[in-house]
Amino acid sequence: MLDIKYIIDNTDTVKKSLARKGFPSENIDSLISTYLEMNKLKTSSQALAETKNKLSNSIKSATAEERPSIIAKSKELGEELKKEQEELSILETKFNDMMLRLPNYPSPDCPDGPDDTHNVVIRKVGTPRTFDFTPKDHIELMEMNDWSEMERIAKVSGSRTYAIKNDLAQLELAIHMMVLDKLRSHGFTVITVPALSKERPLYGQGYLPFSRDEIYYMPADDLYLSGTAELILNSLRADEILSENELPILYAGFSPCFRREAGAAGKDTRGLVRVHQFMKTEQFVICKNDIAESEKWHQKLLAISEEVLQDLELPYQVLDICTGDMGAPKYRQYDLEAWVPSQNCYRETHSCSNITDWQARRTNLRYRDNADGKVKYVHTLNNTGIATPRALVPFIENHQNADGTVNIPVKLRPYLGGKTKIGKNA
RNA sequence: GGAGAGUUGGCAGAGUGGUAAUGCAGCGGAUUGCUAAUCCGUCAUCGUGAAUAGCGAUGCACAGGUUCGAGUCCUGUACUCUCCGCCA
Repeated sequence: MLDIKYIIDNTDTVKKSLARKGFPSENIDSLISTYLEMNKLKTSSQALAETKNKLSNSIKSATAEERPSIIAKSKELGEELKKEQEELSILETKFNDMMLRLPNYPSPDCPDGPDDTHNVVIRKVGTPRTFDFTPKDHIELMEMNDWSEMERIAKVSGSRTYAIKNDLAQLELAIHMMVLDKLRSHGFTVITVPALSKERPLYGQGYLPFSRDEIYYMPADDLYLSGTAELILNSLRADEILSENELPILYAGFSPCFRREAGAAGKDTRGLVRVHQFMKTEQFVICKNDIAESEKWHQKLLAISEEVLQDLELPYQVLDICTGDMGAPKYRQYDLEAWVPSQNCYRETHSCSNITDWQARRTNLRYRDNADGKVKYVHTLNNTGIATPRALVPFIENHQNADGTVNIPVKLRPYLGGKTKIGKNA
């Protein structure tokens, strides 16, 4: 959500900024006129309320003879007021709906463009490996090592699900443990959170009102399945006024994640790349309302996830996401993509975003600034720590040997009982 | 699932029909000056203002209702705690 007063005082700047994300300028004009209309009505109904309050309060000290006429007059005003307030609440609902649909301002530094073809590669780290044998894709590797039950689980749980077993199942958990340890060493609070969410957090995160199709909903309990721990962590402190001394708050959230993948028909239908349910360790930061401060944390989060891919010894590239490809909540977004040999390209493993105060305005999460005692909205940021099973795809493909075994990078070995290699022939 | 108790500001905590006490913390100011104390103000949201000035509206979990007037009375919902039941 954005600040309406800023929009009114800087209409042209706002229009230009949001146009970079494809948001129509006319919508800003109608937003402002709705706001002005709403305030006009608000002013008149408040004046009415003032008169009525004064009248009501005078009853206590009025004489018995005076009372009936005052009560009658007050009752009359009450009905008039009620009518105005009903009109007002219709306008308020309209205004709030419009506010909820405004995307965040994009950073002046991020690239412009309508879609992902305009994302900019900032750097590539590591070199894609040249194999002296024909590398297998991750599905073949799973089959030959007895690491999965892909066909059988589809019968039980439907398409885009997975069941992995033996060394691969333990590898999945080991990677999360490694990342959680790393985050803890960087000062993060490790926290496991539910996959269940009420509706309000979805508005708080900015998933709603934009993409309801992507979310599992359970009408019997009026609950949603969370697509990421970010959803939960972003609302964990909702409506609080924090002390500045509590900031920054760093969470390393671990949770199952659910996505309907409604818009991904036909994409990545086989294997572990795109599934309805997966496990994610998430980095989430709540910091002061200061762009230099949140940009510092944005770089820090990016550095941590790069470190994760380096520890996993995977070649990757860093993308600066363009205005048209980043979601509505984002001020700036970097994606990390790891090299997938079987697809001969880089595939997304991490998405690192600075949301500035856009989510905090929705969750009403604020803090009291030490310098001036003022209450301000916090900035929030999020980044993947690691998401599995997707990350297992580049992992087992990059580290495979000709005999189907998979090498374990040094940093991960302590989490797998010191194993250097996994697989049937290991 | 059953029974009971509860939900008031950043925190603590009064208030059972007539304008939300008080304390602590934070912020601003004054004063005194031995690392601090004291006093005053402020302390959430919104409207109207150039205004961080005044004035006003709103705010006691949420949504309704009764009333001239609701933190207070009534109904519903959510959540928390205690006990019972069930259970990974």
